[in-house]
Amino acid sequence: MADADRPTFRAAPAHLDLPALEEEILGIWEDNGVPERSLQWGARAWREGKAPAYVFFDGPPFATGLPHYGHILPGTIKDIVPRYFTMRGFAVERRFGWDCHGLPIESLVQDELGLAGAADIEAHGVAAFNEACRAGVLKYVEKWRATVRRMGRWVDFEDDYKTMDPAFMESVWWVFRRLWDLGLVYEGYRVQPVSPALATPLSNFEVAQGPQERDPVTRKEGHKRRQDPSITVRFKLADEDAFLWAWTTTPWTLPSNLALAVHPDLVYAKVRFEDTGEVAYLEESRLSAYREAGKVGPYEVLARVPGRDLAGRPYEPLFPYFERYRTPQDGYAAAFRVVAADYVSTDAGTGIVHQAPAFGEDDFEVGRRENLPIVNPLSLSGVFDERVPDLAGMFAKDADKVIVGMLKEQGKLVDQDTIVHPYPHCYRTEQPLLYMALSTWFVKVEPLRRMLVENNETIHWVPEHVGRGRFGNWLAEARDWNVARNRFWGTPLPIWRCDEDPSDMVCIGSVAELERRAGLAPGTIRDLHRHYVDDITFPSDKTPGGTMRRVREVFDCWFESGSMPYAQNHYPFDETRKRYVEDHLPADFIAEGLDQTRGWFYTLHVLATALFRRPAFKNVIVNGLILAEDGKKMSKRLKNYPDPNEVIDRYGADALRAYLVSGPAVRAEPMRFSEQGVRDTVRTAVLPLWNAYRFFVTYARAEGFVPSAADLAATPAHPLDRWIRSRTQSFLAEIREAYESYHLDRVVPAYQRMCDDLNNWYIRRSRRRFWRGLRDDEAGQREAFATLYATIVTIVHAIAPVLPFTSEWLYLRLVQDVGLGDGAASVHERSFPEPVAGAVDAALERDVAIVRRVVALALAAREKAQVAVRRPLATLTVAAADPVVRAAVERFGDDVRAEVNVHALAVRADDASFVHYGAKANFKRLGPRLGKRMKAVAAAVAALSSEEVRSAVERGSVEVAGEVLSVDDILVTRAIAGDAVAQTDGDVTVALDTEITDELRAEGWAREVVNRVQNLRKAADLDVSDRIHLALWAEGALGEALARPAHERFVAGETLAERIDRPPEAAVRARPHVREDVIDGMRLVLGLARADGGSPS
RNA sequence: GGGCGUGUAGCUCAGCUGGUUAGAGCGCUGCCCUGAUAAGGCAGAGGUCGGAGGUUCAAGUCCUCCCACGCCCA
Repeated sequence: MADADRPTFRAAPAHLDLPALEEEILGIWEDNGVPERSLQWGARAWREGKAPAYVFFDGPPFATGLPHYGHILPGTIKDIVPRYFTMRGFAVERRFGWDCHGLPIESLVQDELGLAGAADIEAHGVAAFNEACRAGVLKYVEKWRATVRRMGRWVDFEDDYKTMDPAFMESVWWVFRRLWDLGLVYEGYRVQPVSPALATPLSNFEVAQGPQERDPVTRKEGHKRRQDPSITVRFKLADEDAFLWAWTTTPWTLPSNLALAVHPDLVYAKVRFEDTGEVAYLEESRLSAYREAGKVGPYEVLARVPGRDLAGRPYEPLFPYFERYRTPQDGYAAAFRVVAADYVSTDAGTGIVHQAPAFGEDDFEVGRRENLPIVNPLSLSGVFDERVPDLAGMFAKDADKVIVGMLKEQGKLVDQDTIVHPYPHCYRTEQPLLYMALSTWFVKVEPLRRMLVENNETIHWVPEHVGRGRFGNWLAEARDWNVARNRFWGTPLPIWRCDEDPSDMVCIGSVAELERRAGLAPGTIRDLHRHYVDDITFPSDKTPGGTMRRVREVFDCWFESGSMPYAQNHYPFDETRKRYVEDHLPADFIAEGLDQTRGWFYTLHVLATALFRRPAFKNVIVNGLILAEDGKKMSKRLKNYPDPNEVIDRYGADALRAYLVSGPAVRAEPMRFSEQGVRDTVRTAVLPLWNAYRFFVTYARAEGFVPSAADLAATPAHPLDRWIRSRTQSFLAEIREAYESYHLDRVVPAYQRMCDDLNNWYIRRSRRRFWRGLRDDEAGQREAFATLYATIVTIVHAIAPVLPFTSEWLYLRLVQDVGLGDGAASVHERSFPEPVAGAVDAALERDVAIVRRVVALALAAREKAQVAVRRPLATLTVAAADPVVRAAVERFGDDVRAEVNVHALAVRADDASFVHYGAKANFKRLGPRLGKRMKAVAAAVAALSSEEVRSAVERGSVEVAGEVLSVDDILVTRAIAGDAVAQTDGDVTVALDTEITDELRAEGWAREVVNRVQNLRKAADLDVSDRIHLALWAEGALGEALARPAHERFVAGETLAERIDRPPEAAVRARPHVREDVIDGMRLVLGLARADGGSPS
């Protein structure tokens, strides 16, 4: 059937070297500009009306570290989905993004320049500092590009976006200005950790990086521990001659005390101490604790008062500094009174908590609720100002002792002690942090809650629970968003404030607007970083003589990444892209890690909802954390994981990709990374397809087969061909569903099952149809080749998004080389296989599944009988009550006989002669009906004899334990009776006739010889189509059997022997390739030479 | 402290609205098959389903509490 005038397939290499294959493909892609072409198509085709857009947003990583598995996993997901939708005919723009601002790079530069804190940076110069950040932030970009390229991810690094680009920053300004115009921006306070030594507020991230220590009792890791004063202070009630006792570990906050908090539901005892006569209030259980600790003497209880009854009562300020707040003023309610707060606990102290709203999260919240002023007499360095004259110029922690001394002197100190407790320390200076309320800028989120929740309901989350649970709950209780940071390298807040009247502010929404206001020529402002815009001032519109100066803060980098849908397109300034942004929000798809729930997912969602009243994305895959093999976090220090680049070089990117997206990590669950797992993936996910390819090419070349369009269009007739064609359709439906529902973990298993069916049934059963010399049906052979070809090519396309290299390599050899690619130079530029109407034959697929089950049972029976499959047996009996099973077995009887190696197949309905029947109660049916009698009936059913079960099946019902049960109420079980060589599974039973006649034995010997010859051929390194001259010598009955013409013909045909000689043993041994065996105790010597006379070198 | 997950064989994971003897893949052991295959088939060993209570005729599955781990928040 040689197609002499057509190009043919290249020979397949003997072994798969995946990393080498991938390097080869990378070279071809580079030489031909394949990725660029695909990316540009994705970026342009929607604009030219050639394809609908599928919108993908890429979340920007920090480029300050090297890519690791935490990037490679989402990177792979972000490659697979766009590749799939590209093949489905969508134009998918894939722009890479970089998060350039923020603390990671600032910290690095601070370290490099040896700058300790904000003051150091100011002294060094903001311009120099920022330029150092700019210069350093893209340090690892080349390494990123190399890893991303090597992973086979196609993403545009040329038309990328950087959050530090002036155009990006200008859009961020626009976003903020829109929020400002919508009335969603306000200035407020938030309690923040401050490092006094650095004179800087710290982020939570930085706090978490502070020194850690294990608690000696609980063994839990926590903040480093420190010793602090632990004092109990008495506050004189203003309306009664009695005191409230309050406890604190931060005496330095006492000058700022504005309230005392009690729990509304706790009971407070009013007591008179016998030794001092003092009357005081404190919570009952704490009173006992104080007594037991010997802090107080005997007392008399005068009254018991619930906390809520104490609320509202005034007390005398401990210090005079802020006494004026006793009366309402500046819009605040009266301070120095008891307030109720649920957070008050009885773990320590007196059950009465001193409140300084400026110096604690809880205090702040209570203060806000009670409308108390924020009183903060400390600078960022933690030094008291003139409002506390006694302590002015003193550092807060140093003031502790002075304050305790003053209290003692004034008789306001009940008890003085120390406490050792975990406390946050500065990650750079190791000094204790101070929490204080600082002015900052907020975006209102609370009024948007409802719309946020509603918009979220339209988002398809994978896995679902993240959206419904974690994200949904968070939205429902979303708090206003602090978007400002007291930092340097970031997009400056575009708020200019009048130096005469702080309430006179403008928010700038564009560079042009700033230039106009500042009287600068258009184009003057080239960069928007602080060192370019901080000094720009302009006169106030409203306040005569006032000068507008920019506030100090920059944006939190989350605000910038959340602005990415707009800012990456310089929205709304770039006219050509403006429509695109508006038309394509929400995006079709994003993917990031679970840690982004409160990060990027949230900021994207809030901004899109606030600005456009829409969600930001329609589909999202949330990936879990990649842990090291030991289940711990991957840690550079512990070196508990292999370097990603080495893993890729060893096993290949395709293997790593398939491994990562087959595990729990694509369902937001943690995944333990195992190098062995990647290695196994080569075998289980790449080799099966490669082996099918190699089989095809070997025989297609040997037979000169090259498919024509007509071959591929023809509808096959052979049942195996029709089966695999139908099976391919089912596979396509399954894998498409997996891709389109974004359940990527279902993709590889579907593909593996398809490869298994192809390799272990279709090819295995079809093998002879491809062999020269055995064909008596050229059309049938052509059909088999065409079917196998089409199946492999379809699988190659279907798995291309996951295995971009292997699929490309196969595509080039199977399709491109023979000119069938419709001009597409890459599988990634091809369409995803469309379903073929009418190719699905569900009954056929079901029948093959049945047959495979029967064959498995028969092979198990052979195992039980210890008869090698190579030895033929006379008869296999298949007994099944189900006519569908019997019909399937009859239909594929030849396959069953060949697989099981039996001469005859007997199919019947009755299995009574092979099995004993037993029965079990059908709990699901009977349980609800019988209730408590279930147990007794179940026991009675189990006790039924084989005969009783049989007659029950025949009659359709049975009576046990006083209950009439239908056959559906019991489950019939079968067990092989006696020593029959049989196996049973459900209602299918197979039995083997194991009697071996001389005839069968001789036939088995012939097959043994074939097997030995084939092994010898392989050892001689012959090609599968080489003809041979065979010489054999064998002892006794073996020799006689092999001499029979039928067996000799069989051996010759199976081994491509042109001639079989039977010379004396010594002559056989003189042949180029010789092998000696013993079969059933008889010696056999084989000699072999290639038919063309020469021996292969 | 709160929210959301996770905990099932040596490893990685299935197990739907409760229902028969808890499964798969890998790994291990034995046997087998092989005219592409580093593959494949059959069998075997391996499980107190994190723990304790409870609901139920029946719990890996539902409820309560606890333990461990992860992420986020505080």
